Amino acid sequence: MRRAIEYKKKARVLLIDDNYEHLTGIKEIISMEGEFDVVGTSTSANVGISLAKKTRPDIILMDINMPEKDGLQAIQEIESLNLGTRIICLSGYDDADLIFRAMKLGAKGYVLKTMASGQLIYAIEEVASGKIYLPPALCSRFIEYFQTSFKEESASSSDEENLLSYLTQREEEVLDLLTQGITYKGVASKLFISETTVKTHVNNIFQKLQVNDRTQAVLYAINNGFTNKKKALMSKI
Amino acid sequence: MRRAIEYKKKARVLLIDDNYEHLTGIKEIISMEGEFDVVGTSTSANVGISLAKKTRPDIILMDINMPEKDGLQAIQEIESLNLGTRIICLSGYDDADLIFRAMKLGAKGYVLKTMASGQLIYAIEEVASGKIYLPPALCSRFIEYFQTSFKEESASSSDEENLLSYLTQREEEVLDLLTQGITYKGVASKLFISETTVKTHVNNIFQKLQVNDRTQAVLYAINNGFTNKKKALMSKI
DNA sequence: TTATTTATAGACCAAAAGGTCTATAAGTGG
DNA sequence: CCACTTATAGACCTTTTGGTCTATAAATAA
Repeated sequence: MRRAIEYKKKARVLLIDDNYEHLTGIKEIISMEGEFDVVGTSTSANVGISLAKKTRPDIILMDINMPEKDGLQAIQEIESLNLGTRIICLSGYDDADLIFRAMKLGAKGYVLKTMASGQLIYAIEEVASGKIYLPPALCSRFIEYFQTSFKEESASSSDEENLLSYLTQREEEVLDLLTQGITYKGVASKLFISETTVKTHVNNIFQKLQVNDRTQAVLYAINNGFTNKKKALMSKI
Repeated sequence: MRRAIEYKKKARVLLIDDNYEHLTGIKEIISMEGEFDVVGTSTSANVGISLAKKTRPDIILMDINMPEKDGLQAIQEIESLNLGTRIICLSGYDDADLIFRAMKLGAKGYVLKTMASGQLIYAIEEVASGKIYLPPALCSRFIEYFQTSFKEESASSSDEENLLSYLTQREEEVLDLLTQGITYKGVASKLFISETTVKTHVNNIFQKLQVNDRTQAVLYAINNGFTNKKKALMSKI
């Protein structure tokens, strides 16, 4: 588990925690372990971000419960800088929502402050070596949260009373063109039919979808899983 | 169906694996452990699903690399039945995409076939007790996949050349109402301004977003992160 | 102060959208 | 064969949209 190879580069670590006691405590723990190099400490998120830009550390240990600026925001800012820095969250809470948001923003680890110091060291080692570290209990929380989010979403978008299923193929083709913001004239020429026919189809679509105009039809289509890039990304089976 | 008259209820397990050798092997491992009750086995996904309906097991161990019917589909079907059964995937591959899709469909665990039998027992125990079990290495894979999916999505939707940022507050309010499929008249009465004013705003919006009509404006708004339920769900910071 | 932006609004007009009714040809299922 | 659905399309009409031009008051920036 622990690498004893001395010639290996020490991982450069930056600490950000508004609680000074805690900050120095962690610094000591990490420094004692000869493996890491603490290149900076900060009790403020903003100063921490500046330090990150200057020192470009390998790892940031970031407290995410800070007043002034939210730790999550700090993660977002640092991630958007693309410094190649890997962020580990330090938190007092194992709240699923917090964990989810932190990981979504690109955190590479999440450890609780109540954790034994040996585990913290292990987490840093893991993350420094390119892995992601989430303690099993938190991983479980994270995935539960992830699953319920998706269950809600698919439930709301299926509802099994999807009016889109009543459309004929031709109507679907027309709707598809409508969702691209094309006029009747345009649809007519694309489908090689007359403008009147398009209007007839559109009227039928409106009735089937129970809407009054194209904007509402397009909205219904998008919200109910009618070909949509974003959905495809996250929902391939 | 025999009832085990024991102090602690044994977890009832159903096994689905198209490889018969493997199936019997697992059955033996599980049965030896006095803790579980194998209530059925199947080498076919479809039969397995029927068995699940009949026996309503606590746990299903499901091979997800089966010919005939995909294990993922089977998971989806069983989950949609809401039997209260918790599914653990058995797979020969630690492919991130597979893991992600399985968990997204509601699997409660994912273990590799190469795993030591003791670990399999542990996984079943964990899942049976209501937790989610993903071995650390797979959890890491899962989260990496999750993060890259979201990075792509936010990258494509920000691009930092977001025309929406040029809109004034008032124009945003108007656009917001447009994205609900409301007419000029409706917008006017909601904002307590004249219809003409609405039209002026809308024209400005079109120019700023470089579109020609409301449908295209609405599409632009949705595809570029303008208040949208689905996004909100998955992207609160 | 002057220029610019923002929100407001009127007038006029053309194009597009939407509603309703009718009608025909092809295909499907009893 | 008859009823039904689907795709096609014309006629007529109203409402909504969108385009352009002008204009005023308030706030803001140069």
